[in-house]
Amino acid sequence: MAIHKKEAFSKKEQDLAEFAKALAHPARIAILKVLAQHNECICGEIVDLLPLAQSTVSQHLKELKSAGLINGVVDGPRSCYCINWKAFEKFNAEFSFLFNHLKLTKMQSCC
Amino acid sequence: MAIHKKEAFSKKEQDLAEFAKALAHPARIAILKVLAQHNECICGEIVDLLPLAQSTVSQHLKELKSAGLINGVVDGPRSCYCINWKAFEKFNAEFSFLFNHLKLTKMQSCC
DNA sequence: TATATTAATCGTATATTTGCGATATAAAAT
DNA sequence: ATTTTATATCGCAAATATACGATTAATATA
Repeated sequence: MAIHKKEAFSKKEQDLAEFAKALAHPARIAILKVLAQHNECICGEIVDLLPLAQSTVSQHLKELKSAGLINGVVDGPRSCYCINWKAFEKFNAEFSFLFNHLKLTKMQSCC
Repeated sequence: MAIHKKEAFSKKEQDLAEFAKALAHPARIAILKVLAQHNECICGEIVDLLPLAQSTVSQHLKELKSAGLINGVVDGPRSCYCINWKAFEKFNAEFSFLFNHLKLTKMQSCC
């Protein structure tokens, strides 16, 4: 019954959905903003800026990382994160492509 | 304990996350594709094109609609759906804005 | 009016996500 | 060597999401 059927869709659809899922939480959007503003890589500073516990932030960072949107390197006793621009750009392009593809088909809508 | 803290973030962050969440499933990406290809509005035709039960598709349509990405009107005994281009465009712009805002801050990354 | 047809909703089972405290790990400082 | 500092991971509780069959609702059509 409740088997998830993601495998039944195309790779592109799955990839796009996974990318969207990584962005599908305000905390993760906020983390990306922080990483961009402080253009040097940031670690637990994020914890101070977000209204979440350290373990929760760490978990969100892990999700962003496993989705490929950020990179993280160990820097002594701390971890340094930054945005993976290439992946971000790639997904942005893919998203724009989908959007434009849809858009060019027809602007007319019946409802 | 497990109270979701979405309210603790800004409206823009919440809106973007909600938009992303609507796209965060391959079935919903696929539905948008179908709605774009058949530029006339489509109802249960989607069910025939997706590997999902009618009730499941209906649920995904409801989510896309409540996120504002599609419109739906009752047309006799059937429902006609189409993409809400305005909302889509607005979210695309907001997403691009975030992306560009981030991008312009600095291309350099330390990791 | 009875009966298809179409789609939404309900109920339910299961899976996943979110969040936090507690604990573990690992490097730096004392 | 011990302690501090910074971060990841574990374990758990609660909330959400996913999926489907069954039912309901609403409109056509016979």
